Amino acid sequence: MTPELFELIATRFKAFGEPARLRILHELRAGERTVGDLVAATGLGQANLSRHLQYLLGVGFVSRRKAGLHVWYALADRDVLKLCDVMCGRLDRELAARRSALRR
Amino acid sequence: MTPELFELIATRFKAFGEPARLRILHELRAGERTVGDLVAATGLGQANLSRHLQYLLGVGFVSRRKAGLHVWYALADRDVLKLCDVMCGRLDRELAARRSALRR
DNA sequence: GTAGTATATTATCATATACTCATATACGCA
DNA sequence: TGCGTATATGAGTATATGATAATATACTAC
Repeated sequence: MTPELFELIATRFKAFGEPARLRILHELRAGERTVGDLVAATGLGQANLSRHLQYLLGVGFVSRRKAGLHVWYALADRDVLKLCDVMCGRLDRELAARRSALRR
Repeated sequence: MTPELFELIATRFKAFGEPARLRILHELRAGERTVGDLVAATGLGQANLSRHLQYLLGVGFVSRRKAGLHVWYALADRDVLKLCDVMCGRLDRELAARRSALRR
């Protein structure tokens, strides 16, 4: 476990560490989308969205496919979903525990 | 999927998005540690380390136990390891693919 | 009580990063 | 070729965040 390795892992987790990128990934769960689709779905600015997509592409969480004027992005593999699901499961339990703690 | 929920999830992924925190979590894989142990093991400054521990505690990735002068921290549950293992597996495959691409 | 130790917190600075605007590039079509 | 559209990128700014030093707090032992 070298410092460089910790950096690489951190860089990849950072991809999930922004609400904007999570929104993008969430939208892509439903299938392949163009940049324009994602602008409409997320309400993010086009430039901003494009940057987030470059980040996600750089760490390999999304794939890119050019078709004419449009560029289609999609989730790269199942790991992306798995990571999100584990984290969401945790959060569910956390929120449930918090609610039941308040109730007693 | 509300904006608040995306924020909560992002906050939790951010915990993994810093090399310093990954080092702490990695050290805790071997078992419960005091702050002093972690200072020695990671080389981080005491104040800095303490702040990272508060973050990890806040999102529930570590547990805290006071015993006299010392405070013992430990991994809160198996999800932490699972998330790291999935990400590390991904990275392994990514690096292997990069190496084999260079070789050809 | 005082002294000494372990951990947490506050204030501050430096850096990183998300966002926006403007512009560049790539493509399809007349 | 020139025009309109979709996406990417450069530059600048605002905000967030990590690191450090100094200080505060909590505890033990004397």
